Formats: sequence, C-alpha cells, structure tokens
Amino acid sequence: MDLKELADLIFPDVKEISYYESKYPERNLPEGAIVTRFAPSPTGFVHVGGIMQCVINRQLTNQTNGVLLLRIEDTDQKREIENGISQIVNSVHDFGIDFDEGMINETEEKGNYGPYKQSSRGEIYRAYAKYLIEKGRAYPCFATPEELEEMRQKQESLKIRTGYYGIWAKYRNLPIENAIEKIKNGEPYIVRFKSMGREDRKIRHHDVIKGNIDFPENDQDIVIIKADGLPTYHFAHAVDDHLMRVTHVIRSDEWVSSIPLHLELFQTLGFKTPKYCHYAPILKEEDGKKRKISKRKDPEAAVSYYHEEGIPAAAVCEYLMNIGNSNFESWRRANPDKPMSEFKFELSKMSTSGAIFDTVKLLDVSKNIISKYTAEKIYTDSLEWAKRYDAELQEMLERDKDYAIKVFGIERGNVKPRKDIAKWSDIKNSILYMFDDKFEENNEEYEFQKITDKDEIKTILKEYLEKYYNPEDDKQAWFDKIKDLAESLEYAREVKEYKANPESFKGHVGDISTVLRVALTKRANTPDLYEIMQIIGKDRMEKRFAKFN
RNA sequence: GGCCCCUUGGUCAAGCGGUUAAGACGCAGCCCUCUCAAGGCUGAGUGAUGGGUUCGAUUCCCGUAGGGGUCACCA
Repeated sequence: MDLKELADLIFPDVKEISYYESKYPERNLPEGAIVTRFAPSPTGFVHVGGIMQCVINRQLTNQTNGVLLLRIEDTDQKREIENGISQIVNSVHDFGIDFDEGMINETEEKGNYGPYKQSSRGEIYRAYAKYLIEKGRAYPCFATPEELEEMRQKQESLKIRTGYYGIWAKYRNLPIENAIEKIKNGEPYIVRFKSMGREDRKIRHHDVIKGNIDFPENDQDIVIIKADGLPTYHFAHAVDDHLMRVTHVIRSDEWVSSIPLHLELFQTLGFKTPKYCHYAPILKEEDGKKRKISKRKDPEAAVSYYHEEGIPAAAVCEYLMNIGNSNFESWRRANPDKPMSEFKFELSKMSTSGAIFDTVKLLDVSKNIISKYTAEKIYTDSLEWAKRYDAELQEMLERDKDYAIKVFGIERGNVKPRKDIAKWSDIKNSILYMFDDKFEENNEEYEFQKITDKDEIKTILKEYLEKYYNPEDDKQAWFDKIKDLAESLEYAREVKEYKANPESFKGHVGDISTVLRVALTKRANTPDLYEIMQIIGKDRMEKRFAKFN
C-alpha cells in the first residue's frame, strides 16, 4: 500500500505532468515581455473594475510585446449564466480591447495554451493533483460539510483560528490503507493539499504594486479538488498560470491574503512563481464611508451605464488609465494628440489605496476627448448612440446629414474647439433650436434678459433684418453691424463704454445681441451667434423674428 | 476576533528627512472687442491621532483611532 496506489485509485486515467509541461513550453518572447490574463467568471457583465484591469493589462502587454489572454474561470457551475463568455468578450471589445489568446465566444478559442475555459481543463488539474498525492502533498479528505461546520463552530467558541490545519486536519494523517478502503467503500471525499507551512513562521513577499508584505506561512490544508471533480480557484490559479506561462498575475487586492497559500502551491508543484501585482479596487463613497463599487448598487459600476449615457469608451479608458497611473494626466497634457497606447504605464506607480470613482472628472475627460473630434465623427458616433437610445435625436440627425454636420461644426475644427459636449445624451437639448419643428414645439417663454419692452424688441429685430443683416458679411463686419444698430438706438457700441457712463445709454451691444439671440433660439446662452445665423439662413430668421411683428 | 493592507485639501494625487506641501477635477472671483462652453489669471481648501528618532519630520520607528480586505467543496 503506497501513495502511488492511492493516487491511481483516485485518478486512474490521467497523463503524467511531464506531458503538459512539454505541451505548453516556455513562450519565446522578447526580454521583459509581460504575459498576463483577464480571468473572470462568466457570471454577468464585466464592471468598471474589470475594464480597468483590461485597460492596464492591454497597455502593459502592448508596450512589452507580451500576451494578453482571456481565461474563463467557470469552476463554480452554480453561478454561471447564459452567454456569459460572449458578454465578456463583447463588453471588453466595446472599450477597444481584444485578447491575443483565449476564449472568443461560448465554445471557441484561439491560442496554443488552451483550453482557456477551466471547465475544459479537468484532466489537467487531475494530473497535477495526482502528482501531489504521489508526492504525499495531497490527500483525500472524508469530512462532511456538517462535520466541517461543527469544527468551525468549535474553533470559534475556543477563540482560535478557524480552518483545516494542524490537529484539526482530521484526515491529513489517515493511513493510506484506510483511505483506500474508504474510497473503495464509496465514501465521498474531496482532495486537500497537505501544507508543510507553520503559522509561527513569517515569510516576506514582494508585491509589484504593494511592495514588501510579511505574513505568517500558510498552514491550511485547503481543498484543491472539489466533490464535483473541478479544482478550487487556488489550485486552478497555480496550474493555469504556470501552464499558460503567465509572468504577471495582476488582480484585485482581495487576493493578497491568499499569497502565502499560492506561494506554497507554486513551490510544491515545482512552478516558478509569477510576479504578483495586487491593485486596490475602485471605490464608491456612501454615507461618508468608502466601499467597493458594486454592480448592484452603483449604476456607474456597470459598463452599460456608459453606453446608455453616451460617454465614449475612449473617455472611460483614459479616465481609468488616470486612476491607474495618475501621471497619465500630465502626459496627456503634454501629448494631446498621441494615442493612449504610447503612454508608458508602470505597475509600480499604481496607488496602494483605492480611489473613489469620480463621475464629474470622467465627464471632464470626456469633454476634452469629444472636443478633439471632427463634426463628422460627432455626427457618426452620436447617431450610433441615438439609434439605440434616442429615436427623436436619431430622426433629427438622419433627416439631413449635411445640415447636422454643419450644426456640430459650430466653433469646431479650429485651434480652440468648442468644449461643451461631455456625452451624447447632452446633445439633443443643445441643438434643438437649430431644427424648426423642434423650435416651434418648444413651449418655453422667450426670456429676454435686459430689454423687455415689446416695441423695443420689435424695433430691434425689424431694423436688424431690414437694414443691417447681410449673410455675405464676415464675422467682423457682422458684429460691426450689430454695433451700428446698437448705436442707432442709443445703446453703447462697446460694453466698456457703457460701463464707464451707464447713464448716457439705454444699454450696450450685448443687450442688443441678446435680443437677437433669444428671438432666434429661445436661449440666452448659445454658441457663436454669427455661425448660428449663417446656418439658419435669412429666410428662417425672418420667420422666427416675424413672431414679434 | 486572528492575519494583512491603507490613511496628504470635497475628489484623484505629486513628494521619497530641509519644499512658500506640485498638478488635475470641482468650487469662488476677475479677465477675455455679445451670451454660454472653453481659455487665461487669482483665490479658498490638505499630510487621521499620540509618542519617539533627528539640528530638522508629510517623509523613518512605535502605539492609538478610522477605513478596507480576508478567514468556503465562491471566485
């Protein structure tokens, strides 16, 4: 009766691990290339934290000519959802990120280090589990869940550490022949790792982001193969990241406490440990306290939020990059036109404490990005958004493409482009008055600011159209004429002039142009009035002004 | 509770023993040949707390408090 026999009994038909070691050889990549992975469970949409991880992973692998792979961690089949994998691939793709290797939909994958779905890797995990049993570093455990629960309660009442370790590891030293007998009798069991660690010994680990961390050694005999035959996260992590030749494990810091375990697992399996990079998750403030941003409670955690609001994916990526490496912001200032991919991301510059997600700042980033777009791109992107979320806007944009592009071209395409759009859901309201039917439907009152006398307004509008407005004028001539009109009606040509002697005038040019602006748009604030008049044209201006006759 | 991590303005943060403690967002004010958006300038606002070490601590050490993570046959 020896370990080999026990191992053969538990895992009769598996390959030697040497088979897998040679099947998945070291990757032939340039010095310093980072191989990393995004490894979600297919339990629903990716959330911002996941996107942030992908943005960072993509940046790092691109800048080192490395590999980014998508591995699906579906070892908990209770939690799976329909089309979970496609949803992940698509939502990440929407942010401009694609994977070099891994799953591409529910069933297909690409790359030479697969399968990339853990539920398809059963025989691999079993091979390594068998190897551990043969080495005497794993063993079958027959404890029932009830037994385990009872043990935990006992430990709690004794105020000692909970878990399956030391004297509490009931089946750790079960004689092999007893184990074999129990298995032959059909008693249910799972496979546990046999830890050689001691809680009273310290280890120091260097995390790429967090720096040195000291922990007690792991001494828990954790489960490596569950009753369903699938591995636990910890075991799959070691086997997969080794076999996929992952160099950097970049994951949220909820995993730091598992580092001692993972280190022992890698060492016992004879694997080279990857570099660990634990980053702090994105937080949300609530009632003065910080907590991890949550898909259920926080709309901005779900990627669908950004689509619905019409915030460009590029803006979200840049904002997340900024959370990752705060020096990105100054790089972006210095390099306004370079693609984000040229920024050199550094893991060691990531913050060790979590950042609260700042939607206001995101909108500022977005505003800057959109300000660099051409009118055509704004047209295309906002139309695409409108098709999904705003039928009215879609109709407005589609009925005359050239006209819509002209509207988006107001104060755009010059050195100092207009910066007033932060998201596509903003634009309908800001261009409504450029469309006659929408302008007519608008029931708001005309809010003339300073000049409210009806006859005065009538005079201004009438005189302006009859004597002053000429569509051929350039902007300077156009403005000079408004000044001429102002002067003729006893308003100051210049605001300063008026301010110096307010009693000598009825008002100033600004008051006159406000009347024109409000009569034309029902808005007191609009972009450049000259351009608006150019686009609307004299005929339509006459119609709008005619209301005051 | 044990173990581990974190703590600079409202938010993101730079700094790595000597600084008037950067910068960005936000906020307030002023300026910019018409209103906005933008831009420019100015301003308010910061190292949780108590001890050390040191000529000198935001920076190093210890304690305290607060916050977070983790202690599953979930990842």
